[in-house]
Formats: sequence, C-alpha cells, structure tokens
Amino acid sequence: MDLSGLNEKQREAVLATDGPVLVLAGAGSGKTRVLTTRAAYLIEKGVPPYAILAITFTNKAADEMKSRIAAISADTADMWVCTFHAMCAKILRIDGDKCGYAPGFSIYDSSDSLSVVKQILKEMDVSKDFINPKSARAMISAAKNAQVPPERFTEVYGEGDANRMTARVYAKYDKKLKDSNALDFDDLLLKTLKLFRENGETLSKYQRRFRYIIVDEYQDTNSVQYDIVALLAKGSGNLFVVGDDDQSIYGWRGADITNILEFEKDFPGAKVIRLEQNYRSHQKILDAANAVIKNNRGRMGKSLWSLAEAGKKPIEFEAGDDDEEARFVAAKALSLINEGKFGAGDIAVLYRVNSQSRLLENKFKEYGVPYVIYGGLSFYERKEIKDILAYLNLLCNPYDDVSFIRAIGEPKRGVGDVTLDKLGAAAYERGMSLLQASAVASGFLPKKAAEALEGFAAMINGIRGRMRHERLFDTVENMLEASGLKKELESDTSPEGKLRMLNVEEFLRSVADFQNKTPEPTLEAFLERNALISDVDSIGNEKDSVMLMTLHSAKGLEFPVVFITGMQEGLLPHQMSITQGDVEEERRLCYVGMTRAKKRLYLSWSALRMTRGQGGFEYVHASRSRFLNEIPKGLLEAAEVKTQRTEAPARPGGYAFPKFETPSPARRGENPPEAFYSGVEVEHPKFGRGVVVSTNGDGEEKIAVVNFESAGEKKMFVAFAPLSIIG
DNA sequence: GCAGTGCTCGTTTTT
DNA sequence: CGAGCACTGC
Repeated sequence: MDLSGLNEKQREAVLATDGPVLVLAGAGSGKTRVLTTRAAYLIEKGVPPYAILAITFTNKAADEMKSRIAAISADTADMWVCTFHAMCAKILRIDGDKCGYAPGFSIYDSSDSLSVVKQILKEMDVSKDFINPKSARAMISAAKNAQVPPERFTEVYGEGDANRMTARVYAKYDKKLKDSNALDFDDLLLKTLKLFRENGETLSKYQRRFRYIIVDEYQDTNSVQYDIVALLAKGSGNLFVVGDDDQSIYGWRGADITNILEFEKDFPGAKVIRLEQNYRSHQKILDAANAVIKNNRGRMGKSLWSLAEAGKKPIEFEAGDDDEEARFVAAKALSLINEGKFGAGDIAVLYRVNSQSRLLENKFKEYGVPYVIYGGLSFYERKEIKDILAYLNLLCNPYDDVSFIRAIGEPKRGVGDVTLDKLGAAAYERGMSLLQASAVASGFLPKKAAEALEGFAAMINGIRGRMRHERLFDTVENMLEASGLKKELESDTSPEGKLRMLNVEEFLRSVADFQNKTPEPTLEAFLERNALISDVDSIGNEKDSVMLMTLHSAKGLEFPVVFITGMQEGLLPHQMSITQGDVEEERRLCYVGMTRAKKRLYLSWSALRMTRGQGGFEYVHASRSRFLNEIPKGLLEAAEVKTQRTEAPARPGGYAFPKFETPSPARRGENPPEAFYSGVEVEHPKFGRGVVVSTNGDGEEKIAVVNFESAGEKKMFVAFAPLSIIG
C-alpha cells in the first residue's frame, strides 16, 4: 500500500491497527483520507472486509467512505459502513425477535412520534396547556438518550406535577410503540443496546464478527452509542475513533463530550494521535477560527496550521438590518459568480436557525442566483409522500397503528374520529391492532363504518398477498391504484396538486432506482433507507447552486466560499444558550462554520432584526457577536460596499438604517435592460426557455416576470439574471 | 364526517 | 408573517 501521500501523523494513524486509538483530527486535517486508507490497509493486511465496522455520522459520509475504500481496495460488499441508526436497524432486523420486535417493524420519525404523544394526551384527557406535546416528546427523547426509563423519570428530572404526568405519558408512549411493532430513532439505539446487554449470545456473535471498529465524529456520540461501541469493542479491543472536541455541536441531542475527553481513561493504553495540519483553508481563515475557539475551556488543545498559500482575510459585513444583510449575501454571491472565479456550487451560506433562510431565499430569487436550501421540511416529510409511506409501512407491519390512522384518512373513506375512537377501544379490548380489528369490524360497529373498515383491511391484505410475486415497483403502483390515492392525486388540478403529483413521480423514480441498484430490493429495506435518510445526505447533488443550510448541517463539508450570517448576540450565540449558560457549544458551532471555508470567508451581521411581535413587526437591536469580538481587528477586513443613510421609515419609532447599494457586477447577458419587455422570448441556464410576462422599474432595478415553460413564473432582475434573448 | 374559515401561537440546532 | 389548530357550519 502506498502511504507516501500521507503526512507522518496520518501514516501513524493508518498503521496503528491494534488496540484502542484516538485520533484528534482538526477540521480539514485529512480525516476521511486517514479513515479510508486505514480500512484499505487492514484489508490488504488480510483482514476480511466483513470483520470491519465503520460508523459514520451521516449516510452521505458512509456512502462516500464506502466508494473511496472500494476505489483503492477489493470487494467491500460485506463491510458495514453506516450510521449508528442504520447499523442498529440492521441488527434489529436480524435479531430483533430476541427482544420482541418482528422483522417488519416500522421506524417512526419525529412527526410520527409526535402524533403518538398527542394521541396519548387525548386518551388521558390531558390539556395541552398542562403538557405541551412537543416538549413532552422532547423530554421523552432526552430521557431515552440518557437511558432513563419511565419508572425513573421523576427521580431524575424532578417530582413536579407536570413531570409525573410526563412520566406516565412516556410509559404509555413506550407501550404504544411496542404494540405497534415500531421504534423511534432513539429506540433503534436503545433497543440494540438492550439486546446486547440481555442476550450475551447475540452480543458475542457481533463481537466475534467486528474485530475492527472505526467510529467517525466520536465527539458527537451519546451515552447509548458509547455503550454500544464499548460493548462491541470488548471483543477484539481494536477500537479506532476519530473526532474533534472542538467540533462537538450536538450536546442538545445528548452527545456527551466527555466521551472523547475521557477516551484514554475509558480505554487504558489508548494511543492518541493529533492531526493538526490543515489542508483545507489558508492560514488567514485558520487564524481567525483559532482566535475564536481558543476562548473555550476544557479543550484537549489543538491549533491548526496550513501550508496553503496566503489568501484573503475573512471579510466582515455589518448591515443595518437583516434585509440588507440578505441583499449583501445574494449580491456578493452573484458578483463572485460573475467574476468567474467561483461557480454557484462553490458557495455555501450558513446560518444558526432555519428561519433565517426565508429572507435569503427571497434575495437569491430576486437576483436570479440559483440556490438550494437544505433542511427544513425534507422530501420524505411532505404530506403526499408520508401518505404513501403510511400504506407501505402497513404492508410490512400490520401492527403499525400510526400508519393505519394516516392511511385510513387519505383518501377520505367516511371513517372519522368517532369511528376511529370506537375502533380503537374495540382493538384494545381484543388485543388487536387497528388493522386487525378493522377486518372484523362488523362485530362491533354500525354497518356503514364496518363496511368501510373491512373494505380497507381487505384492500391492504390483498396487496400484501400479491406482494411476494411482484417486484417492488409494481407493488407500489398497485397500492397507489387500489388505495385510491392515485385517483385523488390526479383529480386535483390546482398548482399545489400538480406539485404534489410531481413529488409522487419523483418518489416513484426513487423506488425504481432503488429496485435497480439494490441486490435484494425488499419493501422493508426500501422503507428503512427512507426513514433514515436526511436532507444533508443529498448535499452536493445539485451541482450548480448556492447551498443554504444551518451551521449544524454543514458539519463535515467544505466549500471554497462560505458566508456565515447572523453573527450577532442572540443568534450566534443563540439567546437560548446565553440564558442557559452554555455558550461554548455555540462557539464550537461558529468554529465549525468558519473552518468549512477553503478560500473565502464572509461574516455578516445586522444591528437590527425584524421579529414578529404581538402587534405586527418590530425591529430589535442586536450587537456584534462576541465571537467576532474575539477575532483580533487585524485579522478581519471590512466589506467594501457603498452604504448610504436613508430616511427613517414612515413609522413612529422607526429607525434609519443604512442602505446597501447593489454593486454593479459584470453583466452576463448581452442585452441591456431596455431590451426586456412583455412578449420577449428568453432563455435561462437553469430554468430553460420562457417568455417575459411583465416588467417593472428601470436600469439595474428593472424586474421582469418571466414565465418559463418548465419552471413556471419567476421574478428576476434583468440586469443580473443570466437571461439571454432568443432570436 | 368533512371542508372551510378564522384564530392563536410560536421560534435552536436533527439522526 | 406564516404554519398549524380549533371551531363552526354544511
């Protein structure tokens, strides 16, 4: 194996095959390279691929690692490279029956578990003012991550009335999921751990198999994940973890930073290797990032350095308000693209909270800069997709009551709350699931309701009966047909309805794709993949667009150009963390964001922020983020933009804020703004052909509404948008 | 049983 | 400002 491309420390990490090893890998220090080379090296040394387990933080990272290992090594098909959640799902599909789960179990996402919580609160007749469903779900999740069972809930979190009630909800929640043969995200981990603890034979089976365990992003493991890894590693003792204490940003999800800080204590004789040479960013970006992170206490200590040739200092922009800030970002992105040095796909815009994306999105639209937003509601969370998934879940898992309730209500078949309540009671008495009870509904319900339910059950069972002889894609199509979903979708010709139809077609494409690419394309495997996939996993698929995402989502990624927006007290650090006194994690978040940048880093903030107060809008003052203050003046540069004072808005108590003038970037199209008027046929690199419907304004301010053949109506600045006139 | 309309309330980050 | 949500009228 050729290791000459690695530096000394990296080589040391690759060659340290046996015993516990902790690699402290600074941002951009070639961590992925080390991980993949090490796996390939193991195989070359004669370790069979099936004896290697590599756990990553996202599916994307897993896919990437797998393909990179495959590129330098032999057959990796038997190697497990996956996320914690995917690993646990895999184990439970195989051995879940030993702890009471049938192989067809459903995986509930957060909206599914929320509806279970709501259902329970309704059953218990608890007011939403007393127990808020969302916070109850959050508390249950926190308890699970800390391995606190319902019986010990009040003991750990306090004896108050609300807590006692929450503990009861928690217990019922657990039972309901169990009865539905369903697991939520936390359960996947927790039940696997339970299985390992209570079934020594199963544990030792996996211990014997996985003789080399690799864990990436170790700083973000929680207590359950730690225990799972520790148990598995007890077999061979070969545990190789990679992480960076400075990049621990999931404390709120139960991640325990002491897992990495105390690795040497937990695994005696551990070798610790530090990777501090950064291959991603140039020194000026690193200097600024180092200046921020060094203010944290309790670090393992690490300082990044780079040999990359000197680049530009990070640039700060202070905006008068958030609208101006968004305009700065969009305009700057546009001029970077127009200068030709960077493509849209080289640029990322990062922010603390998802809601910041809206304003940015508007500006990107206005300026005609292609963009994609990651996060927020993902594809699989869309109503029409969740409906389809509910039916498919029901086919695999007849006990899945959440999916039953969803499926029975869409399309409407005359079964409402009253019938559902009665059905629920009858099912409970008989110890049946809702679907099972439906099949015999005439025994306890009036004729009309019973017929609807029995018809539904027969339909589901009919599809299930045929399933074995069909290919996955055909089953899905049959289901769409038989359920009436297809008919309903087709009859909705509104714009939203058409969009839904497009989403369903996209979904069908993904089914076909899965069927073609997977050796054994079962429905269960398909559902599992969908349940565990996230938006972040598709980052980079959209080649030529500016990427907008939260700082959290950006972990593990890199971009030539990075904008971090909202660098003000209250947003970064977030108010919540200031109040709770945990600003260090926010600082790490800021550090993660800064170290994503390879060439250019823009840090922006605004002194005024619009919020939605009681009576309409309100501007709130914000001050420069402490993190910006921590960067020495000489390491930053002010953005060179023309600003001018404008009149105060005609509103009592209003503020005067500076106006950011759009710099005039080089035009991409040949045509002057005057050439665009109604009826002109145009072409756009992203949206294709279209016709100008109307225009407004003059010169650089001129906006055209263009109706594109495939993308519909878009508004854009003709001076900036890459529009060319055809003919 | 269901769709449509006011209403209120809320805002951290996600596998 | 916008999304969910309860209530109301068919």
